[in-house]
Amino acid sequence: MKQKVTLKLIAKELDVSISTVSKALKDSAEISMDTRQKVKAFAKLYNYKPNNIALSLKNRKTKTIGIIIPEIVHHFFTTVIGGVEKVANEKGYNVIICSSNNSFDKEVINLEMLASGSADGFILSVAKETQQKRDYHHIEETMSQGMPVVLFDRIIDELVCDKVIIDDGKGAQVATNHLLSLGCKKIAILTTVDYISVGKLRTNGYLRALRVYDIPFRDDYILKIEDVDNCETEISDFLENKDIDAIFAVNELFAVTAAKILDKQGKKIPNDVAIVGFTDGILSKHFIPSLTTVSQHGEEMGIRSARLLIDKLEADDNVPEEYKTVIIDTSLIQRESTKK
Amino acid sequence: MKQKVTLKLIAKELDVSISTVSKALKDSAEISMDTRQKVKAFAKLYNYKPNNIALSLKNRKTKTIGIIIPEIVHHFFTTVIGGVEKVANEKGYNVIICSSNNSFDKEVINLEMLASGSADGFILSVAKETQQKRDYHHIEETMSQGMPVVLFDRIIDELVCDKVIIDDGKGAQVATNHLLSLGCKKIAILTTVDYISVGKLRTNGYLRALRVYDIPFRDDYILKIEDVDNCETEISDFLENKDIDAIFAVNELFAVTAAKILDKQGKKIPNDVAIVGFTDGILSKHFIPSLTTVSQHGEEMGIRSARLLIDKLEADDNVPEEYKTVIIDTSLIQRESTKK
DNA sequence: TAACCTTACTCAAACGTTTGCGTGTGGATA
DNA sequence: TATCCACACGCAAACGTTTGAGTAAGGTTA
Repeated sequence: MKQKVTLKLIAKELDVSISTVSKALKDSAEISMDTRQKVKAFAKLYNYKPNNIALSLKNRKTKTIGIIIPEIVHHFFTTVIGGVEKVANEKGYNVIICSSNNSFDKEVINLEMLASGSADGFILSVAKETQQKRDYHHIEETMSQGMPVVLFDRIIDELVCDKVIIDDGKGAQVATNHLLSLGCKKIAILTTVDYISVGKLRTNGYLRALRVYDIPFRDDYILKIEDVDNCETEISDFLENKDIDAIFAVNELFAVTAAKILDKQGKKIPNDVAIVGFTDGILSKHFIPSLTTVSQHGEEMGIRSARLLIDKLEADDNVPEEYKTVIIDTSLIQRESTKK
Repeated sequence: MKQKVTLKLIAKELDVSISTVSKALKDSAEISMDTRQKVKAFAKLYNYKPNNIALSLKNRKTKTIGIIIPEIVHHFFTTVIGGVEKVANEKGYNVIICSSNNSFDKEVINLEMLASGSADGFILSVAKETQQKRDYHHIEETMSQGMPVVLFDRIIDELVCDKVIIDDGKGAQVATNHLLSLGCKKIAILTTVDYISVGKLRTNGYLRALRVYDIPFRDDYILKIEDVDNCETEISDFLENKDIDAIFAVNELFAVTAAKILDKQGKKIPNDVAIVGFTDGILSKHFIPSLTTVSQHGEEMGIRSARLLIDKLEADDNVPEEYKTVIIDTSLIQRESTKK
């Protein structure tokens, strides 16, 4: 195990002081040309790289952005990460990704760990459990220590910070409108339980669309799915002998699961039942028939989140705090599942 | 912006020395019960958390594992990350994830950045470009500085380090055997260009299976796809008027793309053409028909990789170096696309 | 030749920890 | 009252870096 080259080592070898080496590498005018060149040559030869840890300690900043997301094995979140990375790399920031696995405790642990020196600020989408518990002390604490936080997608209204969201309600309304405009009248919705903010918002959008079209909503057309991992049974029971001509699903999994069940029932998509999903993932794209869906533009969310965060990180301390909420436009991607 | 609580601050407030505070928090016998309690109470009240950066600098280790993967928006890699996180968290390690985006340069940058203080060791799957260029100096350099590296999936034979792979050849052979055992005789393969190690290995497995069954391989049954993003055209051209009864695809995307094209051609799966893919992702699972596939057990790979790395990190310096290559068993998941 | 200026360095503090060793205080012992 | 010991704490160095201030040597000016 070769030991790492440090300023100290170079200084010793060249028989100068550490500060001379440091300044030489920075091309300081204080140091003679001769010494500068010697030092640089030596540093290059031995592949000197300044120690980030020491720099972080000295500068009291890490040039690192922490991302905490509910799930790592999830297409939407990974696209957001992609967006964050893009901006971060441009601006010379590193990115640390942690997943809370939808657990409140793990979210707290990750946040505390990253907050104690590893990152300068955070981009986060809160865990399901956190939304359920409504306990945000860890996030508030982090912010009160002066670390900026940007919330995205699954946000918390009560918290005062930057936020990046899509207009879930509007997206859902547009999706439902699309079904209505195709002549569908018996539109079911597959959604989540109410404490998931985005689920609730999307349900509201669906209801609003119906209202505008003067179609009374029916309780038996709404399925609030409890256990995502087991949605197949719930959806299957729900669709049994149900007289519908369209389905709006608040995520991709619900949409394809419904499509599969309809297929088994011998119903044709889109002729018997049209389907619109949410989230433009690979499933919707590659399914047969391909699924019409509301795109959340995950990468764009990541880009905007990263920009907001970096702006805060690099802001003058004496400009007054100001928090923005960026709303990203959704777009409806029309595919085979709603072609009539 | 409240300033962070440090030992120094506590010391000043309580009018004792920094070392006393540090020792008190560690319950050192050197410090009186009284002082210990006072310090702890104060620390708790002000929510003191030791600064990781300072600790890392002092201990010359970060308790952090760096993962570098070719793509972040990729189901297989994210499952691997999931496995790594599991083990890492158990053992008190943090995980930093960076994606190389299949770019050699970004791989080098990421590795250097993480190596200069941010991580103690690495788990990595090399970028496509790196495999093509065959330039591994950055990895060798990292290792020569005493930082352990574990390679997984897309590994490099020449490098002497721990490795975790699946037996790609065997997996492919089992998959092909499965098709042969169903009575298929005209089996096409959709694979990658040769410099992608796993693609080549899988192709070899396919050829081996044919040989065992005494079926001559045909050049026109092999498609080496250049441009993954544009595989649809390549596959479509390839399948045009081709007389085959089965397809073995070396990844999920190729498999579903082929399935979609066959569907358009009016061919039935599995009756006209059976399909086996590679990688057990959501696409294979949810497609209609669901696709038989070779599971790579991504999470298991992550778990094993993390264990190998942590073993190295925590090894006695005087035990001789020894490098292992762990081969994870693949398993064939039979689904509708090969039911006869 | 004394005063001053340049040049080319070195010193030392700081970032927040940990920890071996030194030390002042007080009480007990001789 | 001199000696010793335990106790409870402080000092200082170290991790690797940056940087303002200090300084020695040599040259220039008056």
